[in-house]
Amino acid sequence: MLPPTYEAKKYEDGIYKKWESSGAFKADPKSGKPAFSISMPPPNATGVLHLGHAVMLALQDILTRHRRMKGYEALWLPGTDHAAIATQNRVEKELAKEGATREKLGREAFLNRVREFVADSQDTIRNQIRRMGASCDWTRERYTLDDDLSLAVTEMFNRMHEDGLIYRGYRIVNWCPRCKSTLADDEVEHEEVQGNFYYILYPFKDEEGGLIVATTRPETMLGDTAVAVNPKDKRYKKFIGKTIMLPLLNREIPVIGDEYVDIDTGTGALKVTPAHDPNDFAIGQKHKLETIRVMDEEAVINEQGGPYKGLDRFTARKKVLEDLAGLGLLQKTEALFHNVGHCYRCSTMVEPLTSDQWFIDVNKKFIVKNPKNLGWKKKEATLKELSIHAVKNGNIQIIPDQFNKTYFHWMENLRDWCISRQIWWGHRIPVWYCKDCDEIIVAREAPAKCTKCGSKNLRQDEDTLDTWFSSALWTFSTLGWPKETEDLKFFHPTSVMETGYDILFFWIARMILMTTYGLNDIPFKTVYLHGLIRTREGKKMSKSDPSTCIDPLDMIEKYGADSLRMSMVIGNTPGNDMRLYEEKIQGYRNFTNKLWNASRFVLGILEEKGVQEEPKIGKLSDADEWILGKLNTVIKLSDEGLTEFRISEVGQALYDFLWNDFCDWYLELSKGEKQNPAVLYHVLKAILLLLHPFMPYVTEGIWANLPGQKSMLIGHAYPKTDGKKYGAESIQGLIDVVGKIRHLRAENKIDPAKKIPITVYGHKATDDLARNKADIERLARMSGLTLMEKGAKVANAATDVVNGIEIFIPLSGLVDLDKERERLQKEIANLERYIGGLKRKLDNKQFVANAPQNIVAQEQARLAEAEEKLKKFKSSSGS
RNA sequence: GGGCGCUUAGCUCAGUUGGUUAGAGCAUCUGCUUUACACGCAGAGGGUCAAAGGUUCGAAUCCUUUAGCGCCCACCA
Repeated sequence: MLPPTYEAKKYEDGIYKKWESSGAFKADPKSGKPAFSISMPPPNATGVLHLGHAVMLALQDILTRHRRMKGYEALWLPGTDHAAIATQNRVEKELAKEGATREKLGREAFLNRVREFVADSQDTIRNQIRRMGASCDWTRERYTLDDDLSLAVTEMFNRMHEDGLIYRGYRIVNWCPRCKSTLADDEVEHEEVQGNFYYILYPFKDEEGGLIVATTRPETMLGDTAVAVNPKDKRYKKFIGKTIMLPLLNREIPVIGDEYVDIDTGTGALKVTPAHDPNDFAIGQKHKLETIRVMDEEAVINEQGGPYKGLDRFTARKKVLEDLAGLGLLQKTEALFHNVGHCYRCSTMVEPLTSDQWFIDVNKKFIVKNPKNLGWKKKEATLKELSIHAVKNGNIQIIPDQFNKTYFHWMENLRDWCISRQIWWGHRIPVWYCKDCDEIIVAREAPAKCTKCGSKNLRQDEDTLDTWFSSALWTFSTLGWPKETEDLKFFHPTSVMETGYDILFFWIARMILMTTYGLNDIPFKTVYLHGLIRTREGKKMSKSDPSTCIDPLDMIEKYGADSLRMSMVIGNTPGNDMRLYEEKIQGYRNFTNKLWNASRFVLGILEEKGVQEEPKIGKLSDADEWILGKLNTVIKLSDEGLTEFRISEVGQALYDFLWNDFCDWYLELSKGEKQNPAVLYHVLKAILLLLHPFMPYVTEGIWANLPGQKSMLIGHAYPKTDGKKYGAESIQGLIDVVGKIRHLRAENKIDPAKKIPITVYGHKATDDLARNKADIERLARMSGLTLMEKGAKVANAATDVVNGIEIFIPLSGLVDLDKERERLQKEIANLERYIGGLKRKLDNKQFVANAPQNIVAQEQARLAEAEEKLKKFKSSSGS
């Protein structure tokens, strides 16, 4: 016999081991079943599982288990991501504690150190994913730095280069001086900071006066190569072509005219620093200005900065301002709130600067080899066009659909993607330079000699690729691409991509871009974006502030994985954030225990009756019909709901069915004489199957005790409705009557232990009630139920009416009759108000004329019922 | 500066295409050793669905405006 309280801890690990060793998670492309596949968003190989992972694991496991039970060959492919900058930062921090740096260690030693660290944390993550109950196929686990996946990266780089989509350019990029690397546009986080607007006088060289420019970053003036004004600006037009003497460095720079300059912003005169501002860079290109970079990779002023050399950018700013003030050139300083870019990995202020980098051209046409897959009608396309087309055309469905707009907006405004990073941890860029003739060689393998001059004096590019380059290939690189593997053919495109909406751009968009290009196909059919888990106060859970964080492993330890899963999944609708706190998890722990005990009760009956295997269902009682009908409804809702990704709704429906229908009524009714072990078995079995995707552990644990079930639950088919119609009225009537009696007892404070007689009148409904008389008496704790079609009103009784049935509880000696009369008057007033409303509605000719017939009939029926009820109340109250 | 979302009971949230007197869980209150479960059982109180206007026979639901909160995007110095 099962113990009275379910202790998740005692069962979970053992159950997971059985699943895994039985091969239940393994997917076979040759099974002959239809394919269903999910690529697990690979957690960073940097540490521990957090709630963000936990929620995605729960949702994906629900979908995977449901489809597996539905007869799909379900593959859920797990893996980890090397997470270039994030991982490198972690290890660098560790090194810093030891007083070391990566430079001191050297490239190879440093990479070994990172590999050690990654191996450790990968192990941790694997076990944590298992503890969540994730039914993923571990035999196919992948890592972005696996040989096969690196091969895919190199192949893709080469193909894109051959198509002219990857190019090297001297451009202005986002630079993180702490990471000493470039960042992609969306890796820059804009944050409003308080800064200052400095107005500086730039004197003319050959005459009196000058132009006043305004800037927030005065230190960049060291790299100024022009001052620009709008040619339409009447104030300044005449100065175009004149020469300015750049203060501090006394360098001559021209005044130029450019439409870009906004007459009304600042002073209307713009200092132009092509090397340190993207707009200025564009102006510089247009006017063929010199580009003078004044900072090095750590944002320290270099030799171009003359006397400021060696100062970091903020110290330099102070010094520059002091010197300008000393010269009387600093005209005024104005406080200004403005947005400044910060590194998304380390929050350091980003410095725009020029440098040689590799880019993906998103606007260049290439030939689409296999346009049919995507329904693309032209021969050529740009990356941008194809990515937009894949979603616009309906090939990819995004849930919730309001994110379509966000996606399109982002894609339409996408600029070339800078993919080279000046860090060591990651995929080394497959490019070699000839030291003798400067030839650039892009290749799949290290070339032996220069393709142009034959020199063997080559060096590989020092840089690595943006981590999102390799993750963008994830759905197909993990299945073997570029090889035409069985897995790739069968499982790609994947069925669902399930993830938080926070990585829509970083990842989802880039997967679409790479897949539509590389495979001329979509990476997934449906994108399901779940809401982010927040704290009780609605704040983001932050790793830097552990007090706001709920650790999923703690919760699993305390309440079990099933409870945690339910708490994250119910109430979590796509795109909407959800708050989570411990009491919620506790609530689902209680639910888990409820299931456990309901099962314990049923199993006890089965044992008592000597049930050895699943019994055949024979004759049905009213209660049996009622619960089987409810079961059909909940099966239909669950199956359709999970197919249509309404996961929260299904979880809620199952919760209600188990607790309210099955436990509160059917099991209570089963305590009477009409107990039916076959139906108890059948419904419990269905409940376990239906709840299994949500709560895999406890359902599997109970299943093992179900007599006659020899194989594990995980491999069983999802329940189907039986197509039969069942009668529900008599039990519904019973529920209503019992409810009313309980209510009357409580209202009148009748001692719960006291068994009292009750009289019920009511048309043919009494036949149904008579069949279940004993049950009503037991459930409502009565000594005798008198059922009559009609009769004289019972004096001195508490009374109520439901479904045309009148209920009388004789009160003499039990309670205060005045109080009961008062209650009744309140009921009558309430009812009269209700009837008034219905009458007004039905008297309204517009309503009768315009509303659909069934609605009008419905309102009429309601009115009739209410009036009948009122009549009975009035006669009982003696008025 | 653009775009999106949210506002329903004390708290956290459901509410499908407009159609019962708007629901659940938690919390609160009143009771209960009722032979699975106190991680339980029975009952109760609690909401003019953010505000105003509109469409409609009928609005929490559709439209407009307003307010508050939150998020995303953006190279105005």
